[in-house]
Amino acid sequence: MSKLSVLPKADLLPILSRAALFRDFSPGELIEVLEAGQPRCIEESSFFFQQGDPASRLYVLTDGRVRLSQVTVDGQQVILRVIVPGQMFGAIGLTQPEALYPVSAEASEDSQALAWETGVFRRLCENRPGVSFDLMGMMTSYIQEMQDRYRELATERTEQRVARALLRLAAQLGRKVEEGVLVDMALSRQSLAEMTGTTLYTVSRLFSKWERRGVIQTGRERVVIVKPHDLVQIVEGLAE
Amino acid sequence: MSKLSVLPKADLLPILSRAALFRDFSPGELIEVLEAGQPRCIEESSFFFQQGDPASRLYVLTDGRVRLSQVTVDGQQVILRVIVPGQMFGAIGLTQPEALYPVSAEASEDSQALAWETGVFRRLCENRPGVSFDLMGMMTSYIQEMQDRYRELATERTEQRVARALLRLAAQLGRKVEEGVLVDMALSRQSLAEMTGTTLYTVSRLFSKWERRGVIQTGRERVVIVKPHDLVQIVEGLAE
DNA sequence: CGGACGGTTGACACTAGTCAAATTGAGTGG
DNA sequence: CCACTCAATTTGACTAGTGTCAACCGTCCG
Repeated sequence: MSKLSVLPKADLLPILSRAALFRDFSPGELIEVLEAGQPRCIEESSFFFQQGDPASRLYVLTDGRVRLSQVTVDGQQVILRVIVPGQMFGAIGLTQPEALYPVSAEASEDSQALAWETGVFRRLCENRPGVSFDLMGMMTSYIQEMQDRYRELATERTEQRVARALLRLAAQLGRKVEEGVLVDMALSRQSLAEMTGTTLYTVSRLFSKWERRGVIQTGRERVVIVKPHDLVQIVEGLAE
Repeated sequence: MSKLSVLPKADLLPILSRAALFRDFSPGELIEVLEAGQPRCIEESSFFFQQGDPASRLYVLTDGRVRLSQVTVDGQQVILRVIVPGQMFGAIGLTQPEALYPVSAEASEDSQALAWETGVFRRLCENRPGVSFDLMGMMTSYIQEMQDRYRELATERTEQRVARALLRLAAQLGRKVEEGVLVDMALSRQSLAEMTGTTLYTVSRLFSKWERRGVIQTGRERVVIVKPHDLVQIVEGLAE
């Protein structure tokens, strides 16, 4: 089912213009940026880059879904972030040219991105002082999110964290369907466990419980949130 | 014991010049920056700002120790970071002028800082394109640290996380003493628990065990690391 | 058709949290 | 200087919440 037909550059323009980073670029500048980038196509479960590779490029996803994850020394995965089209990732080399990627970027379905050599991108930014400010703003937001999630991981029960993860995913890539809101990506129990610091068994048990109550509907790598409000209650610890 | 005598501005210069942010400022520029800032003195267990305050200033600590922490809805504290002299904190308002501080900054001993109105600081930076780049670099490093710590919290046992926290603190504010390396701040079991997502009871039990083995020496709000290598082994899960 | 993979469920173990009670130690004021 | 107070700490007893492991099922896909 490999739908790996490369998108023509013309189709990338509207995606780039949706990216927060380029919001105050003129159409002409956007085209300049676009031309400086290299399109990359990656099929499901391949990598744009892996933890430990030299951080020579930065990416903006144009199609698909990408998981940013770390592996521990004993092989456990931890998913730090899910990237959707329009979002940047792998920007570490921008400020630290000698760095290695501290995470892996794995396509969870066939995906496409634009890639820029960090040096090239740095030069593109230098002419536009607003861009580094926008970049800082994006980093600041991400820092806040990580701090919130750190606090949650440090203080909340597994059930609350999994419920939260579902709500976050729904906000980021929810799609309205008849039964409720579908989390629009392949999402196994294992993946969700790796996002929340638990095991696939615990996620499976929680899903069973919630499904019995009609809060969600699940299938193979598929979750539909039927009653978001009930998930919010679980997050707030008011469950049962 | 309040040693809250305000440091003269002259004494602040070498501290500022140590700050990573100002590393390529000329002495003249440093003085300009210094003059634009307001000195702030805070006594132990008071706050430079609290979670929820308008993020109108950013700070560089010039003396003392500051804990950045969040509280959960049910009142639990989570310590995200310890600030030592030369480090910046509270910079969120720089890119998001309308934001509220997402953390509280509490002095864990009598402390002093320089504060700048975010607008003033922004103007100082605009003349120096390198500064926003350095800021981005600092943010990138912090993001990496948070990601690492998130992974640790998600995958490691309490014992490993506490050992890691001690090693991190030793790296940041260790001071050589006869018995080993002293963590140079008031550090209660409770604080360490709030840094590692556990309880003061568990930290106390770990300390007892480690002290019996001669790995550390502890006192009231005081920890000396006697055998750092043993802590490293605990972190790596090779203990017992 | 068969294998691989995702998922479910039960039995069990164990880490680490909770609560209670006692102890230590530092700082304070008479 | 000593008694007093309060916070920090220690330790034991108990247990809830989750992880671990094993067995099994269903389904997708080659």
